[in-house]
Amino acid sequence: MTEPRWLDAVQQRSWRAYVDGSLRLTELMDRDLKSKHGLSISEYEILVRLSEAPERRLRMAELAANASQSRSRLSHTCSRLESKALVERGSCPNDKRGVYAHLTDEGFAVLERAARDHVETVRSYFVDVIDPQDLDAIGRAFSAVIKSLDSA
Amino acid sequence: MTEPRWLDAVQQRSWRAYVDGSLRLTELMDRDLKSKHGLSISEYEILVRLSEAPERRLRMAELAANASQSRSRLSHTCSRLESKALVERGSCPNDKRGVYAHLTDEGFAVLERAARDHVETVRSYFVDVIDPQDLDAIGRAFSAVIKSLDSA
DNA sequence: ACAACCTAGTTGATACTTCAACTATTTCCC
DNA sequence: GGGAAATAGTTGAAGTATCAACTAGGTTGT
Repeated sequence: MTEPRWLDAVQQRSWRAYVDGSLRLTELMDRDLKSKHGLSISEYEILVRLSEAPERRLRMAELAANASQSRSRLSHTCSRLESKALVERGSCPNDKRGVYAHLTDEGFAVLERAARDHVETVRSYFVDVIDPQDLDAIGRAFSAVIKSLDSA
Repeated sequence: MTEPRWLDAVQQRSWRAYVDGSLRLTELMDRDLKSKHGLSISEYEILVRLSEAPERRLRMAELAANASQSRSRLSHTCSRLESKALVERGSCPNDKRGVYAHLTDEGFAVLERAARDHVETVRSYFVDVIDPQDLDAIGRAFSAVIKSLDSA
Protein backbone atom coordinates (compact mmCIF):
# COMPACT_ATOMS: atom_id res chain seq x y z
CA MET A 1 0.00 0.00 0.00
CA THR A 2 1.51 3.28 -1.10
CA GLU A 3 1.56 6.29 1.18
CA PRO A 4 -1.27 8.68 0.27
CA ARG A 5 -0.40 12.12 -1.05
CA TRP A 6 -1.60 14.12 1.96
CA LEU A 7 -2.42 17.79 1.54
CA ASP A 8 0.21 20.27 2.62
CA ALA A 9 -0.63 22.89 5.23
CA VAL A 10 -1.64 25.55 2.72
CA GLN A 11 -3.85 23.22 0.73
CA GLN A 12 -5.45 21.91 3.86
CA ARG A 13 -6.20 25.40 5.11
CA SER A 14 -8.01 26.26 1.87
CA TRP A 15 -9.85 22.98 1.73
CA ARG A 16 -11.08 23.23 5.29
CA ALA A 17 -12.11 26.85 4.96
CA TYR A 18 -14.12 25.87 1.93
CA VAL A 19 -15.74 22.83 3.55
CA ASP A 20 -16.71 24.66 6.70
CA GLY A 21 -17.70 27.90 5.00
CA SER A 22 -19.86 26.28 2.37
CA LEU A 23 -21.57 24.04 4.89
CA ARG A 24 -22.48 26.97 7.07
CA LEU A 25 -23.43 29.19 4.17
CA THR A 26 -25.80 26.59 2.79
CA GLU A 27 -27.41 26.10 6.15
CA LEU A 28 -27.93 29.81 6.60
CA MET A 29 -29.55 30.16 3.20
CA ASP A 30 -31.73 27.17 3.73
CA ARG A 31 -33.01 28.44 7.07
CA ASP A 32 -33.45 31.90 5.62
CA LEU A 33 -35.47 30.80 2.62
CA LYS A 34 -37.49 28.42 4.73
CA SER A 35 -38.42 30.93 7.39
CA LYS A 36 -39.20 33.81 5.05
CA HIS A 37 -40.69 32.02 2.06
CA GLY A 38 -41.35 28.44 3.05
CA LEU A 39 -38.89 27.10 0.49
CA SER A 40 -35.91 24.83 0.95
CA ILE A 41 -32.78 25.52 -1.07
CA SER A 42 -33.50 22.66 -3.43
CA GLU A 43 -37.08 23.77 -3.97
CA TYR A 44 -35.77 27.24 -4.68
CA GLU A 45 -33.26 25.94 -7.20
CA ILE A 46 -35.97 24.06 -9.02
CA LEU A 47 -38.17 27.12 -9.26
CA VAL A 48 -35.22 29.13 -10.58
CA ARG A 49 -34.50 26.65 -13.36
CA LEU A 50 -38.13 26.51 -14.36
CA SER A 51 -38.45 30.28 -14.40
CA GLU A 52 -35.54 30.50 -16.83
CA ALA A 53 -36.79 27.82 -19.18
CA PRO A 54 -38.83 28.63 -22.30
CA GLU A 55 -42.52 28.70 -21.37
CA ARG A 56 -41.39 28.15 -17.78
CA ARG A 57 -41.44 24.41 -18.15
CA LEU A 58 -38.99 21.56 -18.45
CA ARG A 59 -39.01 17.82 -18.76
CA MET A 60 -38.32 16.13 -15.44
CA ALA A 61 -35.05 14.58 -16.56
CA GLU A 62 -33.79 17.86 -17.92
CA LEU A 63 -34.76 19.65 -14.75
CA ALA A 64 -33.04 17.03 -12.65
CA ALA A 65 -29.82 17.34 -14.65
CA ASN A 66 -30.07 21.12 -14.53
CA ALA A 67 -30.41 21.22 -10.78
CA SER A 68 -27.94 18.37 -10.19
CA GLN A 69 -30.52 16.29 -8.39
CA SER A 70 -31.46 12.65 -8.73
CA ARG A 71 -34.68 11.92 -10.55
CA SER A 72 -36.12 10.34 -7.48
CA ARG A 73 -35.42 13.36 -5.36
CA LEU A 74 -36.83 15.67 -8.00
CA SER A 75 -39.95 13.58 -8.20
CA HIS A 76 -40.54 13.82 -4.47
CA THR A 77 -39.71 17.51 -4.35
CA CYS A 78 -42.00 18.23 -7.29
CA SER A 79 -44.83 16.48 -5.53
CA ARG A 80 -44.37 18.80 -2.58
CA LEU A 81 -44.16 21.86 -4.82
CA GLU A 82 -47.26 20.69 -6.62
CA SER A 83 -49.15 20.35 -3.38
CA LYS A 84 -48.20 23.95 -2.65
CA ALA A 85 -49.52 24.89 -6.11
CA LEU A 86 -46.17 26.34 -7.18
CA VAL A 87 -45.62 23.77 -9.90
CA GLU A 88 -47.91 21.74 -12.14
CA ARG A 89 -47.10 18.53 -13.91
CA GLY A 90 -48.37 17.85 -17.40
CA SER A 91 -47.86 15.11 -19.92
CA CYS A 92 -45.66 15.33 -22.96
CA PRO A 93 -47.17 15.06 -26.48
CA ASN A 94 -44.30 13.38 -28.32
CA ASP A 95 -43.11 11.06 -25.59
CA LYS A 96 -45.81 9.36 -23.61
CA ARG A 97 -43.33 8.51 -20.85
CA GLY A 98 -42.42 12.16 -20.49
CA VAL A 99 -43.65 14.65 -17.91
CA TYR A 100 -43.39 18.41 -18.02
CA ALA A 101 -42.96 20.41 -14.85
CA HIS A 102 -44.47 23.85 -15.28
CA LEU A 103 -44.04 26.87 -13.01
CA THR A 104 -47.44 28.29 -12.06
CA ASP A 105 -48.12 32.01 -11.79
CA GLU A 106 -48.19 31.64 -8.05
CA GLY A 107 -44.90 29.77 -8.19
CA PHE A 108 -43.40 32.59 -10.18
CA ALA A 109 -44.70 35.16 -7.72
CA VAL A 110 -43.29 33.26 -4.75
CA LEU A 111 -39.97 32.85 -6.51
CA GLU A 112 -39.80 36.54 -7.35
CA ARG A 113 -40.21 37.49 -3.72
CA ALA A 114 -37.80 34.84 -2.52
CA ALA A 115 -35.15 35.83 -5.06
CA ARG A 116 -35.14 39.41 -3.85
CA ASP A 117 -34.29 38.29 -0.35
CA HIS A 118 -31.99 35.55 -1.47
CA VAL A 119 -29.74 37.77 -3.57
CA GLU A 120 -29.34 40.03 -0.58
CA THR A 121 -28.16 37.09 1.51
CA VAL A 122 -25.82 35.93 -1.23
CA ARG A 123 -24.31 39.40 -1.26
CA SER A 124 -24.09 39.83 2.50
CA TYR A 125 -22.30 36.58 3.19
CA PHE A 126 -20.57 35.80 -0.08
CA VAL A 127 -20.21 38.22 -2.97
CA ASP A 128 -19.74 41.38 -0.96
CA VAL A 129 -17.27 39.92 1.51
CA ILE A 130 -15.03 38.40 -1.17
CA ASP A 131 -12.43 40.32 -3.13
CA PRO A 132 -13.59 40.50 -6.79
CA GLN A 133 -10.43 38.81 -8.00
CA ASP A 134 -10.92 35.99 -5.54
CA LEU A 135 -14.49 35.68 -6.73
CA ASP A 136 -13.21 35.23 -10.28
CA ALA A 137 -10.83 32.61 -8.99
CA ILE A 138 -13.78 30.78 -7.43
CA GLY A 139 -15.55 30.82 -10.77
CA ARG A 140 -12.52 29.38 -12.53
CA ALA A 141 -11.85 26.85 -9.82
CA PHE A 142 -15.34 25.44 -9.54
CA SER A 143 -15.77 25.34 -13.29
CA ALA A 144 -12.70 23.11 -13.30
CA VAL A 145 -14.21 21.02 -10.52
CA ILE A 146 -17.42 20.60 -12.49
CA LYS A 147 -15.46 19.63 -15.56
CA SER A 148 -13.56 17.00 -13.65
CA LEU A 149 -16.79 15.65 -12.20
CA ASP A 150 -18.37 15.51 -15.64
CA SER A 151 -15.58 13.46 -17.05
CA ALA A 152 -15.54 11.13 -14.05
CA MET B 1 -39.76 48.46 -1.92
CA THR B 2 -36.32 49.19 -3.34
CA GLU B 3 -34.96 47.29 -6.33
CA PRO B 4 -32.63 44.53 -5.16
CA ARG B 5 -28.97 44.68 -6.07
CA TRP B 6 -28.90 41.78 -8.51
CA LEU B 7 -25.61 40.09 -9.29
CA ASP B 8 -23.90 41.09 -12.52
CA ALA B 9 -23.07 38.45 -15.13
CA VAL B 10 -19.56 37.79 -13.84
CA GLN B 11 -20.64 37.50 -10.22
CA GLN B 12 -23.49 35.24 -11.17
CA ARG B 13 -21.22 32.98 -13.18
CA SER B 14 -18.93 32.53 -10.17
CA TRP B 15 -21.77 32.07 -7.73
CA ARG B 16 -23.47 29.44 -9.83
CA ALA B 17 -20.29 27.55 -10.57
CA TYR B 18 -19.67 27.42 -6.85
CA VAL B 19 -23.20 26.33 -5.95
CA ASP B 20 -23.36 23.61 -8.54
CA GLY B 21 -19.77 22.45 -8.12
CA SER B 22 -19.92 22.22 -4.37
CA LEU B 23 -23.25 20.43 -4.41
CA ARG B 24 -21.94 17.81 -6.78
CA LEU B 25 -18.60 17.50 -5.06
CA THR B 26 -20.24 16.89 -1.70
CA GLU B 27 -22.51 14.27 -3.16
CA LEU B 28 -19.63 12.47 -4.78
CA MET B 29 -17.65 12.41 -1.56
CA ASP B 30 -20.62 11.28 0.45
CA ARG B 31 -21.35 8.39 -1.89
CA ASP B 32 -17.69 7.52 -2.04
CA LEU B 33 -17.17 7.40 1.71
CA LYS B 34 -20.42 5.56 2.18
CA SER B 35 -19.75 2.85 -0.37
CA LYS B 36 -16.13 2.25 0.56
CA HIS B 37 -16.18 2.81 4.31
CA GLY B 38 -19.80 2.98 5.42
CA LEU B 39 -19.42 6.56 6.62
CA SER B 40 -21.40 9.63 5.67
CA ILE B 41 -19.58 12.92 5.25
CA SER B 42 -20.80 14.21 8.57
CA GLU B 43 -19.82 11.02 10.37
CA TYR B 44 -16.41 11.32 8.77
CA GLU B 45 -16.06 14.93 9.88
CA ILE B 46 -16.86 13.98 13.43
CA LEU B 47 -14.28 11.23 13.48
CA VAL B 48 -11.70 13.65 12.08
CA ARG B 49 -12.32 16.21 14.81
CA LEU B 50 -12.16 13.57 17.50
CA SER B 51 -8.94 12.13 16.11
CA GLU B 52 -7.30 15.54 16.33
CA ALA B 53 -8.43 16.31 19.86
CA PRO B 54 -6.26 15.59 22.89
CA GLU B 55 -6.92 12.04 24.08
CA ARG B 56 -9.19 11.67 21.06
CA ARG B 57 -12.16 12.97 22.93
CA LEU B 58 -14.27 16.12 23.07
CA ARG B 59 -17.30 17.42 24.88
CA MET B 60 -20.42 17.16 22.77
CA ALA B 61 -20.94 20.90 22.56
CA GLU B 62 -17.37 21.50 21.53
CA LEU B 63 -17.54 18.79 18.92
CA ALA B 64 -20.77 20.22 17.56
CA ALA B 65 -19.26 23.69 17.25
CA ASN B 66 -16.14 22.24 15.70
CA ALA B 67 -18.02 20.37 13.04
CA SER B 68 -20.60 23.12 12.51
CA GLN B 69 -23.47 20.83 13.39
CA SER B 70 -26.44 21.35 15.65
CA ARG B 71 -26.33 19.59 18.99
CA SER B 72 -29.36 17.59 18.09
CA ARG B 73 -27.83 16.36 14.89
CA LEU B 74 -24.59 15.49 16.62
CA SER B 75 -26.48 13.59 19.27
CA HIS B 76 -28.24 11.45 16.67
CA THR B 77 -25.11 10.95 14.63
CA CYS B 78 -23.12 9.99 17.71
CA SER B 79 -25.70 7.40 18.60
CA ARG B 80 -25.23 5.83 15.20
CA LEU B 81 -21.45 5.97 15.48
CA GLU B 82 -21.71 4.44 18.92
CA SER B 83 -23.80 1.59 17.63
CA LYS B 84 -21.06 0.96 15.07
CA ALA B 85 -18.56 0.97 17.94
CA LEU B 86 -16.54 3.79 16.39
CA VAL B 87 -17.27 6.21 19.22
CA GLU B 88 -17.97 5.83 22.91
CA ARG B 89 -19.74 8.27 25.16
CA GLY B 90 -18.56 8.84 28.69
CA SER B 91 -19.55 11.17 31.45
CA CYS B 92 -17.64 14.21 32.52
CA PRO B 93 -16.13 14.41 36.03
CA ASN B 94 -16.42 18.15 36.66
CA ASP B 95 -19.73 18.78 34.98
CA LYS B 96 -22.37 16.17 35.56
CA ARG B 97 -24.38 17.44 32.62
CA GLY B 98 -21.42 16.96 30.33
CA VAL B 99 -20.72 14.07 27.98
CA TYR B 100 -17.46 13.18 26.34
CA ALA B 101 -17.39 11.59 22.92
CA HIS B 102 -14.33 9.39 22.58
CA LEU B 103 -12.93 7.85 19.42
CA THR B 104 -12.43 4.11 19.89
CA ASP B 105 -9.45 2.24 18.49
CA GLU B 106 -11.71 0.75 15.90
CA GLY B 107 -13.02 4.20 15.07
CA PHE B 108 -9.48 5.41 14.59
CA ALA B 109 -8.67 2.47 12.36
CA VAL B 110 -11.75 3.04 10.21
CA LEU B 111 -10.96 6.73 9.97
CA GLU B 112 -7.38 6.04 8.96
CA ARG B 113 -8.48 3.87 6.07
CA ALA B 114 -11.21 6.29 5.03
CA ALA B 115 -8.88 9.28 5.14
CA ARG B 116 -6.46 7.63 2.74
CA ASP B 117 -9.18 7.26 0.16
CA HIS B 118 -10.78 10.57 0.94
CA VAL B 119 -7.66 12.62 0.40
CA GLU B 120 -7.26 11.00 -2.98
CA THR B 121 -10.79 12.07 -3.92
CA VAL B 122 -10.20 15.58 -2.61
CA ARG B 123 -7.15 15.77 -4.82
CA SER B 124 -8.71 14.26 -7.92
CA TYR B 125 -11.73 16.52 -8.00
CA PHE B 126 -10.58 19.60 -6.14
CA VAL B 127 -6.99 20.34 -5.19
CA ASP B 128 -5.31 18.91 -8.25
CA VAL B 129 -7.70 20.45 -10.79
CA ILE B 130 -7.45 23.95 -9.31
CA ASP B 131 -4.62 26.37 -10.00
CA PRO B 132 -2.64 26.84 -6.76
CA GLN B 133 -3.24 30.58 -6.81
CA ASP B 134 -6.95 30.03 -7.19
CA LEU B 135 -6.82 27.59 -4.32
CA ASP B 136 -5.28 30.29 -2.16
CA ALA B 137 -8.03 32.63 -3.26
CA ILE B 138 -10.59 30.05 -2.12
CA GLY B 139 -8.92 29.94 1.27
CA ARG B 140 -9.03 33.71 1.62
CA ALA B 141 -12.57 33.96 0.30
CA PHE B 142 -14.12 31.30 2.50
CA SER B 143 -12.28 32.54 5.56
CA ALA B 144 -13.99 35.85 4.89
CA VAL B 145 -17.32 34.08 4.47
CA ILE B 146 -16.85 32.31 7.79
CA LYS B 147 -15.94 35.57 9.45
CA SER B 148 -19.07 37.24 8.14
CA LEU B 149 -21.17 34.30 9.31
CA ASP B 150 -19.59 34.45 12.75
CA SER B 151 -20.46 38.08 13.21
CA ALA B 152 -24.00 37.59 11.92
C1' DA C 1 -30.43 28.69 50.61
C1' DC C 2 -33.65 29.27 47.18
C1' DA C 3 -35.78 31.06 43.03
C1' DA C 4 -34.94 32.39 38.39
C1' DC C 5 -32.32 31.66 34.81
C1' DC C 6 -28.85 29.58 31.85
C1' DT C 7 -26.25 25.69 29.70
C1' DA C 8 -25.54 20.50 28.24
C1' DG C 9 -27.41 17.06 26.04
C1' DT C 10 -31.22 13.93 24.50
C1' DT C 11 -35.56 12.65 22.50
C1' DG C 12 -39.51 12.08 19.36
C1' DA C 13 -42.25 13.81 15.63
C1' DT C 14 -42.00 15.43 11.17
C1' DA C 15 -39.79 16.39 6.90
C1' DC C 16 -36.49 15.32 3.48
C1' DT C 17 -33.03 12.22 0.96
C1' DT C 18 -31.45 7.96 -0.85
C1' DC C 19 -31.73 3.58 -2.80
C1' DA C 20 -33.67 -0.18 -5.09
C1' DA C 21 -37.61 -1.89 -7.29
C1' DC C 22 -41.21 -1.06 -10.31
C1' DT C 23 -44.35 0.37 -14.61
C1' DA C 24 -44.65 2.25 -18.98
C1' DT C 25 -42.83 3.68 -23.17
C1' DT C 26 -39.33 4.04 -26.70
C1' DT C 27 -35.17 2.52 -29.29
C1' DC C 28 -32.20 -0.78 -31.25
C1' DC C 29 -31.27 -4.23 -34.29
C1' DC C 30 -31.65 -8.73 -36.26
C1' DG D 1 -42.19 -6.43 -36.76
C1' DG D 2 -40.86 -8.34 -32.58
C1' DG D 3 -37.99 -9.21 -28.57
C1' DA D 4 -34.02 -7.24 -25.86
C1' DA D 5 -32.33 -3.42 -23.93
C1' DA D 6 -32.42 1.32 -22.79
C1' DT D 7 -34.91 5.56 -20.98
C1' DA D 8 -38.61 8.42 -18.25
C1' DG D 9 -40.59 8.79 -14.28
C1' DT D 10 -42.72 7.22 -9.81
C1' DT D 11 -43.04 4.78 -5.52
C1' DG D 12 -42.15 2.94 -0.80
C1' DA D 13 -38.93 1.79 2.66
C1' DA D 14 -35.16 2.97 5.29
C1' DG D 15 -31.90 6.35 6.69
C1' DT D 16 -30.83 11.05 8.06
C1' DA D 17 -31.88 16.03 9.34
C1' DT D 18 -34.54 19.59 11.73
C1' DC D 19 -37.27 21.56 15.17
C1' DA D 20 -39.40 22.07 19.48
C1' DA D 21 -39.98 20.11 23.82
C1' DC D 22 -37.88 18.04 27.52
C1' DT D 23 -34.63 16.48 31.67
C1' DA D 24 -30.99 17.54 34.47
C1' DG D 25 -27.34 20.03 36.27
C1' DG D 26 -25.05 24.52 37.00
C1' DT D 27 -24.96 29.81 37.95
C1' DT D 28 -26.46 34.05 39.69
C1' DG D 29 -28.26 37.24 42.89
C1' DT D 30 -30.53 38.33 47.01
